[in-house]
Amino acid sequence: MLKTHGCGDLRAEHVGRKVTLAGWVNRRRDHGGVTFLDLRDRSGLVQVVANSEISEAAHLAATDVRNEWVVRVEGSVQSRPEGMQNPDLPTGEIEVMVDRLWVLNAANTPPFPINEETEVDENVRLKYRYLDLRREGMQANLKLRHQVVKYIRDFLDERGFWEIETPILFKTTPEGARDYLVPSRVHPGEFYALPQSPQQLKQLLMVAGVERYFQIARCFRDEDQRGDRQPEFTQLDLEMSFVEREDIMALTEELFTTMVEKLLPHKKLLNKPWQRLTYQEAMDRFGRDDPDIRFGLELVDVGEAAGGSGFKVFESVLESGGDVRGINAPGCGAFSRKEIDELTEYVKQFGAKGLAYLAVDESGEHRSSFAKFFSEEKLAQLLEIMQAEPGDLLLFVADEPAVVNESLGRLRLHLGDRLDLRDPSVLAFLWVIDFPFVTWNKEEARWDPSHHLFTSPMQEDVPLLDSDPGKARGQQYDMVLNGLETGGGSIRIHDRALQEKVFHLIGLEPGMARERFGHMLEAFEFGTPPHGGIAPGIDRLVRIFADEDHIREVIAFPKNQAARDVMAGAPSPAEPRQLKELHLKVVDTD
RNA sequence: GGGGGUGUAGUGUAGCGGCCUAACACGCUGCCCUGUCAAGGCAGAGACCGCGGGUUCGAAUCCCGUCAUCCCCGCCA
Repeated sequence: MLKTHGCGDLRAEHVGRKVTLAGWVNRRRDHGGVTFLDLRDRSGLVQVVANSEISEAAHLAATDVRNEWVVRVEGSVQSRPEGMQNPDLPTGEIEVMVDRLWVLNAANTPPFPINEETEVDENVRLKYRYLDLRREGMQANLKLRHQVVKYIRDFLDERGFWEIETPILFKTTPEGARDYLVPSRVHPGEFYALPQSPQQLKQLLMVAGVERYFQIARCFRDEDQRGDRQPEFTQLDLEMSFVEREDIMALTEELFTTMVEKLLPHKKLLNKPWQRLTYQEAMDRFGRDDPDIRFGLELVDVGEAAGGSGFKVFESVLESGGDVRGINAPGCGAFSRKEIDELTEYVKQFGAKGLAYLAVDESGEHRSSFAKFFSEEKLAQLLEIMQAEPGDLLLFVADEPAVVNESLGRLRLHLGDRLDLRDPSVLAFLWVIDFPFVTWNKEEARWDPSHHLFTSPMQEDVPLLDSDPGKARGQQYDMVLNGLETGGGSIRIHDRALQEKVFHLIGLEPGMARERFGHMLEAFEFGTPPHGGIAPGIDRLVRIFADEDHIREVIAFPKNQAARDVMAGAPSPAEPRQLKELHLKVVDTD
């Protein structure tokens, strides 16, 4: 090794030791006869002193180096002179007096500062990702991600899981997200697809008698990007045989609870065991199936007060089967008309036709867009239901239930951000269960699976598949953290007849079902154990653990919003020779 | 596929019709300095204001187009 110690590992106990260090020059402070270098490696920083009275050669060399040069130094650890300690630095009690200094590699001036955490244009960061990753914050993210994955591997290994790799080149499944296709050279006109998840393969591993499988699995989806979406992402994919819903939930809960306690002691777990909500409860109280339960502002049904209130907008919505619900934003009663208008514009994005408001001022007087239509009695009832106090702002949406949920659910999060109620030091894990098995797709006029094709309905709801599919519940469970879906799983179907019934229900023709999923149906007839699993998203979890806004910050080499790798320049046109070999022709379509 | 925001030295920003021959901070270069740690002092270099077109006596500034990028919606079984 070219070094004996990590820069950041040196302490008072090393005083008197001869050490060799190697790393990057974080900063140089040249005082003439003495030059200080902050030498940085993965372990941290240490001050290196080149004194012309000790070694003229080392001092000259130290004066020449610049930020980000790679250097190696040999010297002795010594206590810093009295009063010269730096309490802000873990190595601040000591310094290394240099005898010799070698420049291992010079460096250009970096395009952005490596030694401080300044905001830098994302495009520039991604182009020089190898420099971006040198920065302290990104190093911490990479390390945390490693620790999370390592914890998962150890935890599951102790419980008898086998880590098994499944293919990256697999078969296209035209349902769901768009596939990345890979042309076959050997088979003209045929394509592999990159897996959107190893779902089918892990189920087949259960048929194979593996019983407990996991994989840190790369998944691919050719959809547009978001802060929490990348074209390729990583899931902890796991599957178990002979289990029921509770078994998977208990295992997952123990894994992440103990992980957080060990790796993130500075974070508070909101609840232990995790809170559970049924899908219906989540929708009723939060308007979404991935609620952030770190704060209140829950949705309240005010149909009782709105019916017969005299306010036509509310009444007509109720008459046509819609909902009138509201949020009480405590302490926002002083919001200006302009601020309320902004909130109105916000909910309109999500289909709401308007936002009715009632602001109660500190003396109990109110101003409102609708109260003048209300009878005194009905208004009192409304305030009662909303538990309105002086200083509160009540906001209402009246519409069909889906629109009310979407707009108020979003408004709740918006207010949570605005009022600073989403405490980043708190981790609020949550299970959402009892999802509807299928949901009605209006455009296509058919039932869509609400999770995936292989999810089992609740045993007692199987008869409903024939009589009233919309009422059947699935054996699905979603893991939610701080308002973000971080994992979904289910108990699977392990019976061919039931699987075919489900294919039929969602309108998949038997011929098509056989062509796409024949291998699954056939496998189910060879002694398939009851099984189930879950797939928590590693990127999303680590992102939240690291207090980052984008999963890009916890992925070493992510794509940008346009799904490009701006460092290497991918995707890029193929050579004509390659296209020919792959039997492909690029056609202009526009 | 749709909507919105942003493009000004290496980085972060200011300037938003004439005072711009484009400012500030950090960084960079040179010189000085033996106790700094965001070192300090002095001097200096560095920008066709994303690109193309238009309006105007005059455009970094207004308009149109285009490209890039970020965010949101759709999409994401």
